[in-house]
Amino acid sequence: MTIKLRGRPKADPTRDLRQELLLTSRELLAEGGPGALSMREVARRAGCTHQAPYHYFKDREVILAALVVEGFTDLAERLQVANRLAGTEGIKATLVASAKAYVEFAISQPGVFQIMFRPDMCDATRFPDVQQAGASAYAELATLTQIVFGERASAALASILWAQVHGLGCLMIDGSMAAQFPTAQMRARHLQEVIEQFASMLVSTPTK
Amino acid sequence: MTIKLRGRPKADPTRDLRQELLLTSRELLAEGGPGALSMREVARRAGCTHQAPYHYFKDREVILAALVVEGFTDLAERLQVANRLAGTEGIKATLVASAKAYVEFAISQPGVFQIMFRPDMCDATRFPDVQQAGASAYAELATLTQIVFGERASAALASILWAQVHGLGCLMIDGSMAAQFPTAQMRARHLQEVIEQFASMLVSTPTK
DNA sequence: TTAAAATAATAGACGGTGTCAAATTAAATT
DNA sequence: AATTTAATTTGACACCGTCTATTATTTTAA
Repeated sequence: MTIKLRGRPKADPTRDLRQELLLTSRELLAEGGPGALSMREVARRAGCTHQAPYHYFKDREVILAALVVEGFTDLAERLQVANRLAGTEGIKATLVASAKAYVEFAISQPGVFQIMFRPDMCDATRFPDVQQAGASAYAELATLTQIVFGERASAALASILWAQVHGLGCLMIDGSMAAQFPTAQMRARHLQEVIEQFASMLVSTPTK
Repeated sequence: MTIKLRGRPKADPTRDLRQELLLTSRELLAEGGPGALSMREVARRAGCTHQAPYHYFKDREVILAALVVEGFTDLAERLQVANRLAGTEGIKATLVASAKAYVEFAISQPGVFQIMFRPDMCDATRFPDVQQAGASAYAELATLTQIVFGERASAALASILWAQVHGLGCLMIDGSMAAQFPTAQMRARHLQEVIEQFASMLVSTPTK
């Protein structure tokens, strides 16, 4: 058995503990949700002592914040890809694609999605990069609002879009839909129907 | 200083520890959210030892479940009141009232709202009463769907309604709206606008 | 070149948490 | 009156986040 060394270890360029910590954090979050991501378990899996992570992350919140930034960045990219359809496809198809992108992000990374919108993360002074990543994701929603409503676009309409996809995302991952739609396949089918119908309603909305 | 007694205390019909525990649990949840509701703090505030609560609640989850049942019951009542407007008022007014009821419930009891939709609570075998209370709240949403869409009502349309109000509730309490709308007043104003516009869109939706 | 400073870790401790097991005493049942 | 049940207290255990101190390597500077 190898004896644990003390003090600063000899340089090993093949190992980047910081990245490893983030990696195992992502894994824990994906496996067991936010509650399963503990500093000590992260350290254990990364093969360091329980205190080593504190060298790279001031506290648990800072690790979460890093994952949240990744999450918002991923989400923003997905939305941007969907919004680009506006060039070739119609308005409704673009709306459907964006809505699906948002909800499917939540489904594919429920753990991340759950921590992205926690009040602590909204603290702009402590986590400015979270704020910025969140803003870039929101910007895509604002763009979508423009695409769908054109000159009639407004803050209220943007919120309607956001609330719809956000609500769907939450309900799909928290088990609320499992009562009516037990299997993932049934939920996916229902989701498609909901989004299509929602998109139909929005694009057929009268010019006030 | 009064000496702490051991063993079963003399009967005191003026004190109902179980209710006191639930009361302080509600308080903690309201004051600091789910994270602030710890078994030991509940016990401390209720003036008993850290183990006494376990006599009434098998574990922390069971206390949360009790609060969740209260929450769904409250929500169902509010929705029922709103839905009753369908007798005297128009469809749109009823929809607006129900949507506001849902979101305002979330705003008035954010701590409860946050635990109501947690995956653990959806475990029907462990918490059948939670499931039932949740179902009675959902039934009001189904009723609302009938009111709004009549024969065109469907699972998809019900989900659109639910996702919209649920998404709004989440975004209003998690701080996401605080960036655009810093004060509670501004958020309330925005909420009104969003709901009215959403209701307008739904009722003006063509008969397919 | 070498001494000082910064870096990257380990080790140990503290107070907090949920919860299991056991002891203790009052009340209810037999 | 004896026994069982109910309502507590006490103590322990294993986690958790995080503070402080220590150690060894690497980098920087004189």
